[in-house]
Amino acid sequence: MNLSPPEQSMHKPSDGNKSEHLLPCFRRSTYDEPLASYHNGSIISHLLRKTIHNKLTSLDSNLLYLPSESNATDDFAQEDQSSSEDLSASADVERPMSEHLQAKRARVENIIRGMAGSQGEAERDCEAARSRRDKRKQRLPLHQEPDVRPKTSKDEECHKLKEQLQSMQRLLHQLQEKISHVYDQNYSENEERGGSEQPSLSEIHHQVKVESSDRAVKNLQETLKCELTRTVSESIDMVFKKLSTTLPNQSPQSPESSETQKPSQDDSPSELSDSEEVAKSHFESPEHQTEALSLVVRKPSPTQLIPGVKRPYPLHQSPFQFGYNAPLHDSQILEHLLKYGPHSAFSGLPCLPASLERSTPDSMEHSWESVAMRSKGHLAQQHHRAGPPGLVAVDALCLPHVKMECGDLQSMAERSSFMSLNISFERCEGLTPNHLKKAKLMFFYTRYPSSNLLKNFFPDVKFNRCITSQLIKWFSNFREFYYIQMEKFARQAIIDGVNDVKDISITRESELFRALNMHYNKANDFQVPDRFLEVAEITLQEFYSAISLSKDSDPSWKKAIYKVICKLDSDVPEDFKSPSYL
DNA sequence: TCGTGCCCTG
DNA sequence: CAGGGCACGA
Repeated sequence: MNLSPPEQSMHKPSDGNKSEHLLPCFRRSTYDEPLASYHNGSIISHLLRKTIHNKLTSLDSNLLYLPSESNATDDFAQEDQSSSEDLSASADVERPMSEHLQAKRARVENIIRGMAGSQGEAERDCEAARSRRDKRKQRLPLHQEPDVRPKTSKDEECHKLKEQLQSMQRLLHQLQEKISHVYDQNYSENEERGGSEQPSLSEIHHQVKVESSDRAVKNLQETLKCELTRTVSESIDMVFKKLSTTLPNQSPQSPESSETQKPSQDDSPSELSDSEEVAKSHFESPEHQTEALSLVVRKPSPTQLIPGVKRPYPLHQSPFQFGYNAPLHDSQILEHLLKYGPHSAFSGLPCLPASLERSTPDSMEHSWESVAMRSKGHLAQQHHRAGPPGLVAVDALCLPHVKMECGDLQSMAERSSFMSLNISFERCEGLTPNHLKKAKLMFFYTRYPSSNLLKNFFPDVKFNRCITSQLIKWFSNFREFYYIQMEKFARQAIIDGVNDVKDISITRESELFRALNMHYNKANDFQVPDRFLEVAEITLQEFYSAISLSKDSDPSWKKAIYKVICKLDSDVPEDFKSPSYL
């Protein structure tokens, strides 16, 4: 289940390794401990411990607070109301701090917004920022309200969460039992039916029947397994999200929050430029993304795309991050999940931009996605109040990225909360860098995978036409690179004076192999099958003879080779189905 | 007509 | 790697 290579580390010096370029949401960063070594339960408690520990250590007393359960509301109108009440109820000591934070936050947001929008809008943005700031004065205290309870309540909170986790595990166990029960029932039914078969029926028919019901049972198993996994991961995400909203320091303000402890905090331009640096480092640092990933990660389906709006940055949605600013009670969540499944859960909540909420024939699919979009949309509303409505949702999708990229200034606690959100085992609706990596490794076995094979080997991907063609396109690109290299090295062999096709061979030490390995297996953590060497050798020989015999004057000479190559596909190992492979 | 794959370009 | 254009086969 560990989706990221364990060797990755946030503080590892850049060595040109591909993993360094992975999107932040795929870096386990400081938490790159071998999660796989934990059992299900212990992963959770481990992460929980870690999250809590980091939150407590990195954020000191003056910013610590714990909103009581009663303050948590899932209605934004109520949120405004309650938070203004909280504000009025606040101790005076808290006021200057809040205002200071708000001012700083407004400045940073203004900068980021200014970068996202056009320069000419700067003045209007200032105006908007001012008005936003005023509005925010009523909204933000939700996360900054003074701690009316003693500090030990944190422990209670954590304890509560742990208990909730345990209860979830219990429920999970019950579910598992039910599933196995269903399976047993099905099985015995099949047995019975098989036993009561009239002897007059042919043996073949009987077998066919049993086999088909076996398939049905297997399908059922698969479906149940999928749902189970999804439900569990969602529950975990939910709990972690709750934890992160329960504990202090929310999203963009946290860098400043920790900064407020520094002695000199004024409105000096230098500070402003610092913030700018932070934002810039996010937008400009190319080392964080060297590959074109705009489609690697999920983008809104065509019906959801806002025309004319160009994404300023790739979306990072896989795995989806939960952002329920409106915490539901966990038992409610579980009940809901168990009752209706994740797809129906929380759909139809307000606050989703109209363009995203438009129902489509497959709205069941989108409702789940919409939840993720919605949560991000909510984030966006804090940052893009003055922006055009369409831009809100789109820009919002970048925010988690901004958060991660500002890592240097961020508290460990925040990162840990985000890390927890990135743990997701659900069947995702887009292709991730991991899928790309997997596809590349699969290329060592198959150069021309059928869409069925792809569906088979990407069980965690929700296939639609777009995804399928994207995967096909990937392999098309892989082939392209492959053939370009082949042609290049074949010509080189001719130049080098190779006279016989039989003199052409490929070993793991060959330049050609290195080039291919670098492309498909950059991390070099995969043992390339020998069969691939053979195939590559055959390909190179084909190119060599075609070129040396001047067959390449025939425009279709490549296609002739391609026909040969496509017959050299071998079976992809079963391991590729499992995400833990990568 | 549609799906697929190659080619070219950015 | 993605997008668009094009050709080809079913």
